[in-house]
Amino acid sequence: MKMTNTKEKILEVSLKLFSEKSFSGASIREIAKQTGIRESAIYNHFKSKDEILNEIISEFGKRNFGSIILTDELLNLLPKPEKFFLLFSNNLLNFWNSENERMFIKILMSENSGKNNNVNYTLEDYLFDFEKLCGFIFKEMINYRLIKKDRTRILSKEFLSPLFLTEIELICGTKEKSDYKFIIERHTKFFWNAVKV
Amino acid sequence: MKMTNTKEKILEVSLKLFSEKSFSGASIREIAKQTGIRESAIYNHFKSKDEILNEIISEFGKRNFGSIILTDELLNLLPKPEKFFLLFSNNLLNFWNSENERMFIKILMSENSGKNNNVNYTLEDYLFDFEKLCGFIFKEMINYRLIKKDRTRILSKEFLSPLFLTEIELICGTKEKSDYKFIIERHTKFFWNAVKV
DNA sequence: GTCTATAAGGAGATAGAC
DNA sequence: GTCTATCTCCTTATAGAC
Repeated sequence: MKMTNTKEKILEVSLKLFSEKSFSGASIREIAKQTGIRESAIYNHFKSKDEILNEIISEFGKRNFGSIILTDELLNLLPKPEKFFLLFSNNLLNFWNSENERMFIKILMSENSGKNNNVNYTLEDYLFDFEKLCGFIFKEMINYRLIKKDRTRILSKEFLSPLFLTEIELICGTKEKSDYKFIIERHTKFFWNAVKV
Repeated sequence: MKMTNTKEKILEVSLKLFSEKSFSGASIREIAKQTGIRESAIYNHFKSKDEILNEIISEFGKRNFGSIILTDELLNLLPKPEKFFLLFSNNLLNFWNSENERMFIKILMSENSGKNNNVNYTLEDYLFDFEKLCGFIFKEMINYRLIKKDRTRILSKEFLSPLFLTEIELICGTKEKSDYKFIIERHTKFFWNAVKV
């Protein structure tokens, strides 16, 4: 399975370099170098540089992260929404802020022109995947009269946006993630006050 | 003043190309072509390609958009927060979604590595500028007992995040801006219910 | 499946005439 | 301040030996 390993290594290195330098800023030469092979060997695994990017994006795009974020511990808290929101927020930010996910988000942010691009999974799609996850949760909570009735799409947006923007600030800024626990707590409290019955 | 005109044209074309193709994806060659001069002539106005980017970012970064967004019409609504929030949201999204601003936001999104980069104004700084604007508003509203007392930083985040993320979705997605009026209305309502005394 | 060698062209930047 | 001409290096990608 030597081929598979090499291919995986190429994808891994490309993810890193594309996220650091953007797609056009990273070169096949450097990808090959850091993979430990020659440039020409890359073309045994991928037709072109574009194909590497497409494979990264479509691979990440078709994951199911629901099971990673909706842990058993979290789902057990469903009857206690305030606690649920706090752990949910933490799970989300820990997920987004993991090394691989940060790199993927960076790539989605820099390859941001879903129009000019032949990429078929954009940051909008990524956000929508999380909205669906939230939608499912809020629907349950509304059914059980745990929170006020409202459109799940709006609730998802209100809940997710401040969290995801916090992650974007972590990614884009120069500051350290000093007070992101604090932000999560305050956001959770604000949101809970807005939706509690 | 021919030089000034040419320099402005170079900046204008670069803004467009950097936002479309990212910094490394756009070439001096193409910038020159679309400006209507030769590549070498660019170097009469800028030392390097990096300098063009830096000038774009620092020029946009030091604007004061407060006066554009906080119109008289809007400030007159200060005593009526619900109406204020609605028009404020509209002003913000109209501003972000204007052609030049979209291009600038795209550039901030793709040149997202405030660490590796010699750029001194990041997306985080940009967002922080709007948080300051909001902070000023919310402080006034709290003083006049128009909304519940809370940290202005939290209020700003809660108010701005869903709006800015809507703009990001407009920029990154392939969908049309079909229902962004609707989103603004629902967000304003949600926020107002959360902060009203 | 990886290598060496090379093609073919694009990149940023400079020199010097006008 | 813009031009032509050119430098030097880097880019993606391919051909063919092993």
